[in-house]
Amino acid sequence: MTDDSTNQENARKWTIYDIAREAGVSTNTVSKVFNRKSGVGPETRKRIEEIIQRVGFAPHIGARGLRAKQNACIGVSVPAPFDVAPVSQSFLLWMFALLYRVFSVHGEYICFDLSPFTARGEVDYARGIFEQLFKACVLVGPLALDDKRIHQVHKSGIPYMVLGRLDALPECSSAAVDYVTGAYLSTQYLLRRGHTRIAMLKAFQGYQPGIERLRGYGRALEEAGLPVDKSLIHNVKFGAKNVTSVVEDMLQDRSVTALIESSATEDGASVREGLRRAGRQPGRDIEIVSWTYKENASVLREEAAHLWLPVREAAEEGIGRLADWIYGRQNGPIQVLYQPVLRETAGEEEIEKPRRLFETLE
Amino acid sequence: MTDDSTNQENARKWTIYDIAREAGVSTNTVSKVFNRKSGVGPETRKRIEEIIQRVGFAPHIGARGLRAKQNACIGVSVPAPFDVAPVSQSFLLWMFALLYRVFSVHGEYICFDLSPFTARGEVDYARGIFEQLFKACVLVGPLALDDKRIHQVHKSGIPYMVLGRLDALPECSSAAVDYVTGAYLSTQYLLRRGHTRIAMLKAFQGYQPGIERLRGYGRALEEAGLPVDKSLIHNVKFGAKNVTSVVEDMLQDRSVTALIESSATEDGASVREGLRRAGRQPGRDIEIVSWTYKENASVLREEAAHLWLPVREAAEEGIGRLADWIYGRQNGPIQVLYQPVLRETAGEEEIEKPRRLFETLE
DNA sequence: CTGTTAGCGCGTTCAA
DNA sequence: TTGAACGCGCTAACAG
Repeated sequence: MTDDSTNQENARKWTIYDIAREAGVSTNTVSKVFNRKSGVGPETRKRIEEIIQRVGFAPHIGARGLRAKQNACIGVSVPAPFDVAPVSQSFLLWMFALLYRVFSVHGEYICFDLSPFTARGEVDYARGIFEQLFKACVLVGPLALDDKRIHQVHKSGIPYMVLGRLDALPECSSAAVDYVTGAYLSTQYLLRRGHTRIAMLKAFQGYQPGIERLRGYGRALEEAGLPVDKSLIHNVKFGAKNVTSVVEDMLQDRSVTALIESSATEDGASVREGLRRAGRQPGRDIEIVSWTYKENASVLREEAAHLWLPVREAAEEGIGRLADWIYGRQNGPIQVLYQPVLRETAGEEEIEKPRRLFETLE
Repeated sequence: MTDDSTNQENARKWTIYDIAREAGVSTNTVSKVFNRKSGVGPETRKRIEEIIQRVGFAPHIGARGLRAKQNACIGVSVPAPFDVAPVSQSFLLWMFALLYRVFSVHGEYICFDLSPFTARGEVDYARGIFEQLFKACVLVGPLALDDKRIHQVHKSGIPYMVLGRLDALPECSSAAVDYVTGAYLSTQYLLRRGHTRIAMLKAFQGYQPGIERLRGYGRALEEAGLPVDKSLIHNVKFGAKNVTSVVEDMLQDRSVTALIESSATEDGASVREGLRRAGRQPGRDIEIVSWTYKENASVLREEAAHLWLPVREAAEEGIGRLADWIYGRQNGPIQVLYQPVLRETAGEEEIEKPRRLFETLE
């Protein structure tokens, strides 16, 4: 819908057929000239190039893709609803800058799929692939344990990369951090310091990173000959502001002397408030290991140690490999797995309270 | 290029023809079912819907667009090279959040054109329109004074919006701030305070916002019966870190007693350093009006006044109007023009040093 | 070196 | 209610 001033003198879209008629040649020849292919005489080529230039011809990208079986864009899609996906503003921006660095030299279109998630996380995050708009796709964030769509993405043959693994599809193209080892290291550290009742604050209920945490936690306890007490494990969601109350609740049990803060909210202030409300004092009656995406940074000054999850680093390598896959320099699928690093906290700066992916959603 | 494991069992892409054969009907019928059109018997419809569901059919977006003349994405493109376009990280992120808010309910694809600019700013920022990938387009940032492409964009008839005006195309669809008035108000303010030798630090050489600054500046001087001394006007680029040295240079002339800092770099620290090197002391031998995109914030504590450019506010209204245009609730083109506001500085917080659009480019 | 022809997958027209 | 045929704009195979 346009008003008269724009409607009446709409520029006619030139097609390859128009150019051919103008130049007195066939469409085939025009196509060859435009795509810089051989088999056209120099003066014919020049004449056609001039017309293309003059009328500002640009081929219809849909028709071109239809015929040549090449899709138009590099896709970016988020497989999880926002309340489970901890995609921070800074991460998103960082990712965009990375995509820019890698793909702008190729003149790519970077296409974000804004297909809206319902409360049940039901929207198809992969439609850009199956509608054949995406020539490749980055899936930002974790997959649900019962995700089925990813199997089809995998079989589609287009280059893709998930920032996260999936048990149900071990050959999945991914760049991730090993959360099993992360939970294992965190638990083992606290066991060695004499704790036997170790609570865990975790996120990603129903998603792969959640199950990985449980697995590593269980493995360390098993090695120490201790049972897993499910009442020690508590979940938080990213949307709900309940870190404080969950921490308060879980520490009512005075037998609990240690806490693994693996919610990845990086929300030190809320944890601190929960500790205060529970009447706990870190270093005296509680020891904490907290998880962070930032190297050499603590979530909480009072923590005993922190675990660094090199998600950015894994993603960076993954994007590079994805580009290699797209441009035929290397085969897929991608298998990048970075190991987390546990480090005792000693004067590192605290992370500022992170902000959600889209402020406006709250 | 894929390795064997993915190659061998690539899922066959189902076409509307495959579905038709499977259901024992014609493609026409399948098309009607998929697009929820009438003229199909209920049991036929149901049978086809089940097949579509089972095989996960998704239509080829290119073929669909080709036939139905509907393009796939909302495009975002930056018409100016990065050294002249002051698109900050935070602005980009803010813009993305806004696009999310407006377009996610419609399930749109948001497509950024990463076509790389040469040093001469030569790449076509509008290719997504003419390749018929974009159904609408947001052009982020100013246009060059001699821009020709925008005329074709305008005539193409697709909804578009530029964050900036253009003299050469007054009917251009735009959401902008009136820099002429901004420069006029700034100059008039300093004239009233008794200054006659007013220097101007500006950006956007060769771009519309640059010429608007000169026009407003000249108009105020003319009204005061003063001549324009071109030696008082200095340009900076965003890429080069030369704010400091330009400020130092321009204030060597001791007859200059006032400065309009309209570079829009919001780089208070560099200005301060330039003042120091020139041996100037704000409030004693120099008075400054600085321009900012943030309301109620100063670029420099020592400035006499600041001019707020409500670019975000204009853009927000513009995006809303663009959506109205796209979805037929309103006609285009868009004409949004916000007025800047001059305010004497009194204890506002200073803006932190902003960061460039893409850190990695420097 | 150049033209003819076919067909990519879809939606639409027209006929049955 | 359904199907056959056509064409959107382009590229590729083949023929001259």
